[in-house]
Amino acid sequence: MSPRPARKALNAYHHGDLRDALVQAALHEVELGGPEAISISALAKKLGVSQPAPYKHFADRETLLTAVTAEAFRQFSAMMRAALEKPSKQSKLSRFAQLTLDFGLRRNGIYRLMFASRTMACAPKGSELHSAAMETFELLIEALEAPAVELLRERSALKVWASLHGVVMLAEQGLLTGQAAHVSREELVEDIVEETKLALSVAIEKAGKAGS
Amino acid sequence: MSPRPARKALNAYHHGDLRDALVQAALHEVELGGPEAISISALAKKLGVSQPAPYKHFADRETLLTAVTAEAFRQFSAMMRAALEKPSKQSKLSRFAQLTLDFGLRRNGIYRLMFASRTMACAPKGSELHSAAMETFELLIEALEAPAVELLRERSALKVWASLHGVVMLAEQGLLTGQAAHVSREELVEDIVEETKLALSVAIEKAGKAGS
DNA sequence: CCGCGAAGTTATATCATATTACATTCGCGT
DNA sequence: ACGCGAATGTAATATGATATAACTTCGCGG
Repeated sequence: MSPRPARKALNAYHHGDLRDALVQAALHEVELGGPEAISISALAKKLGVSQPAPYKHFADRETLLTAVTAEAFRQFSAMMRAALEKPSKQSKLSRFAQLTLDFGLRRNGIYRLMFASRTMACAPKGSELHSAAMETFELLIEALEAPAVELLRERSALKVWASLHGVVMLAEQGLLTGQAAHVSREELVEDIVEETKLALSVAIEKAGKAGS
Repeated sequence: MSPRPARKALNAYHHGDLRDALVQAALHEVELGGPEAISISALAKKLGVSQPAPYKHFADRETLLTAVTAEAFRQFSAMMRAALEKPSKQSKLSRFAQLTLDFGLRRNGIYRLMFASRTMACAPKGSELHSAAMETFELLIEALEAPAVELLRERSALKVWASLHGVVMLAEQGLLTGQAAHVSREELVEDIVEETKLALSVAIEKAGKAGS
């Protein structure tokens, strides 16, 4: 019943579940101030433990960041999966895209941790983080709802992901509000979705002709 | 003839052109280690001045970062403008796209400073940085080589910029080397270019019909 | 019940940012 | 040519973060 003592509550000396508490608290900080806002010592203070305590669970700041990023990907995936499951008149791809944009702007700190920090680039292939990111990518491929021409789907998925990422970044940096203020973020995203669907169907048709 | 004493060389006490030297040195650091690698004190040491000296020219680290980013945009623009001027069998848009990809990967630290850091988001509209970024954007619009349907060009330019940005980020984070290793970065970029040209011409045609 | 290992603590080294007070030099006006 | 103010640099210092070392507490297996 207590909040989150995954193991035992133990006593006053031993926190009991510091590792997980650190990740959750860090996630909260990131949401407000972005990746740079994470401070080991600040987290320790907030959780009521001594400053070096976190180092028993994470070798350094980078390692903590990596764990937090992985958790962020898992939460994102879960949110997206839930949203895509329930029926809607919009296509899955469209919903994926709009939800990503929404997440990227509303929870921009976390989004930047996931997609715009150096964390991912350092994650080895089999790592917790890399796997979590791959699972999210699988969700996007699924959302394409295209016939199983594997290579084409991946290619399209990559383009969508890239485009969405770009829109979020530009929007957040205020670069969509120049002379192009007329163009709303949502319109831009829907444009991308439509272009993708078109290009994908054309490519599939072409591949079908060549293959027959 | 001397390297870069924009003003006078002065004497040993006064550096003579510390502000510019700081920006250049910082640019060099960023190129290797990204935005986080910039350290005021390290720069001061490298330039042979006392640690607080830089604060005479930049209020804080952020302000320095902003100036460095603006300089990076100017250098990028100059490079791109030069490349687009000389004739080529490839379209301007294609060259713009491939050059951006190349720049984004080769000089990734600087690229991240320009497009993936919080710096831009804090730049006011009339600022040195904002203007430099706008000029770069103008270059892209120019590279589209489309008839003057202003709104459509901007919309297309935004999509291209966003997509390119996404590809660079994904490539740099090693997310293009998963199961999708078959898809080369250059192919992906060329795809984006072609899709953009197609969508733009279709949109222009439609607009033309509606307008007549 | 004892001792080992996991998880915390205190103390400390190192380093970066930023501010304050002081020193030097430039260059401009008279 | 000179002297004064503004610009630019230095030294000293406060603050706060990362990280390590050496010690303490506590649960648990033999």
